[in-house]
Amino acid sequence: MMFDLTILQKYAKRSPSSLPPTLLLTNSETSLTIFDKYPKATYHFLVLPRITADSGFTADELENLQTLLARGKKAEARGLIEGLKKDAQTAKEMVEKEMLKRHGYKWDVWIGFHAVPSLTHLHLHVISSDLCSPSLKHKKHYNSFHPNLGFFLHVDEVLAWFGQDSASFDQQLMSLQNNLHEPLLKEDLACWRCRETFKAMPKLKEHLVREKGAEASREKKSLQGKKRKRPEEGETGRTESDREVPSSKRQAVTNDVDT
DNA sequence: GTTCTAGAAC
DNA sequence: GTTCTAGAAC
Repeated sequence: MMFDLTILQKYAKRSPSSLPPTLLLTNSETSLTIFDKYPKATYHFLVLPRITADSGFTADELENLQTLLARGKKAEARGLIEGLKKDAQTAKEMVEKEMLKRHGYKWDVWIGFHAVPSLTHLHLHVISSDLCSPSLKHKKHYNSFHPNLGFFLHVDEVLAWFGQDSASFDQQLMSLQNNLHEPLLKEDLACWRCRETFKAMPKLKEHLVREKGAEASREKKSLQGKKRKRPEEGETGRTESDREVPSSKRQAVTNDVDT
């Protein structure tokens, strides 16, 4: 290979048991799930395909989505992505357990690829939908995970490409090649939930914290309603509003690598 | 991907 | 004067 291996490629070549537990969340025969070094939400992991003698793909083919799909191994590529999805779902379940334990409720966790990744070696993001994190600093960070903008490609969206005719498949592949996705990172800042727009990142970040808090109290209220099992009480059965988890306590999980 | 920082925006 | 972004360097 022409260039030095990136950190992700180095990890993908190592045996999972040799990786520090502060880096590795979990692994399967074919993948590693690691903590993102610069998490862009309360929970943010990367699922990497391992590079092994019998993984069926070379490191070059596993550089990114484009190189994986462009080598004429369509069925194998589909199988590999399905495997990553399965392992991402395992990670998602672990995140949901942690959410219940630490926050008392669970919220959405997204699974997807960046259309134009900046680090070499294919990686599937598993990220909680709050998008509240000190490492989320710039417009491009936020827009790269906005679930409806088009830069973040949900894994099921990518898998659906395989069900289309080959002309459409090739067109999806071309769109990755032509960097059509890069201008999306410069789009105006808009809340993915309510679509309100913001002039600057600090304002959007404040808004995202408020949205997260609002979701937390809705969810906890609904859970308490279920516990009481007295639905006939309806709106009169008020509980005091839940307090939001302070941002200082959110970063309890250790992180190591990033995209 | 991050850090640094000049100068734009407020 | 301070906040914030965006481009260069890494």
